[in-house]
Amino acid sequence: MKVLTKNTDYAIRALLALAAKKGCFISAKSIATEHDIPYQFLRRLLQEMIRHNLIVSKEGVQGGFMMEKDPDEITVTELIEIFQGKVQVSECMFRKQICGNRARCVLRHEIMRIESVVQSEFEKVTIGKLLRDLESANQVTQ
Amino acid sequence: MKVLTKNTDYAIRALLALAAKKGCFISAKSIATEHDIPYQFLRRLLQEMIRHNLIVSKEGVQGGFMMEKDPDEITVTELIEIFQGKVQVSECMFRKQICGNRARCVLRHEIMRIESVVQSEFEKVTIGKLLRDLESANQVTQ
DNA sequence: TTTAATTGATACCAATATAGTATCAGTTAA
DNA sequence: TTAACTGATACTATATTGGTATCAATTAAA
Repeated sequence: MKVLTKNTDYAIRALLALAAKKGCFISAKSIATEHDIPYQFLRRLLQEMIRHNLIVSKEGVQGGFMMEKDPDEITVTELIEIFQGKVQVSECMFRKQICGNRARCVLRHEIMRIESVVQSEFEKVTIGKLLRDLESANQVTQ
Repeated sequence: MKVLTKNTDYAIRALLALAAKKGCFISAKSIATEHDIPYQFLRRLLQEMIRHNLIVSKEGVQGGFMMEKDPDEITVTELIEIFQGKVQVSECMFRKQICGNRARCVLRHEIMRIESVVQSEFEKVTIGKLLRDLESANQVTQ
């Protein structure tokens, strides 16, 4: 069971790259080569993030992408929702057979609890936090 | 993002059915019809659970499946691992580009933390617990 | 002893999700 | 004018998920 797909994985890395050079336009090409992300794949992810107002773009020569939203406001939960859909433990929990016949579904109760735990854990992790951790790790090892 | 697939979902329901009638052999057919699980699909899941020593079977007329392992010892984590593979937040975290070049990967650190949180949450939920919750819920509403 | 109800094993299929590629038009700095 | 860019979108390959079908072997019961 894989929690993060490549979509989300690549998006996180691209955002870290942009957040590290805040205020600058960085081309998809340079992000792709530097972070080993398939170019065309990355471009789709970037466009998706534009639509969600996480980043902005500039066309033409010297164009590229730039951070728009505050990195501390971008959570992994948000990225998962964009690229993998809202976190839901099981869709079955809302089907008639289990929940419709009873006032309360016991599974549903557990599931909702876990769902909120998972979401809140991922919400603690923001691009801003990851970037700071990354930078301090680099200071130590480089 | 769906945490539990149908595999795991159906398996949980089937185990609840068996745990509720501990010591009896229940046919796949009756479980399938009573819990609205596709028959042949269910049979595959049951066979998989036999291989993992969660249940046992008896062939022939009056045959069926019976609980083997203590329901309190069967966690949702275990079922997820059987039917969806071990919980891992992202396979990318172990690739060279991010982790190989540095002594420690910052993403990996966060990822491992969340991974353990998710796993421990699912470990709290056992078939035994779900069954007791289910039975007490039934007493109230039926 | 025959039969019908059952599991064991396995092959197959369809739909969806995931991962990645390709193309072409439009924009813009140099 | 041109080359470096993004915007938009279509396409392909592979894996995963969900489900079906088939046939052999077993066994309780008529």
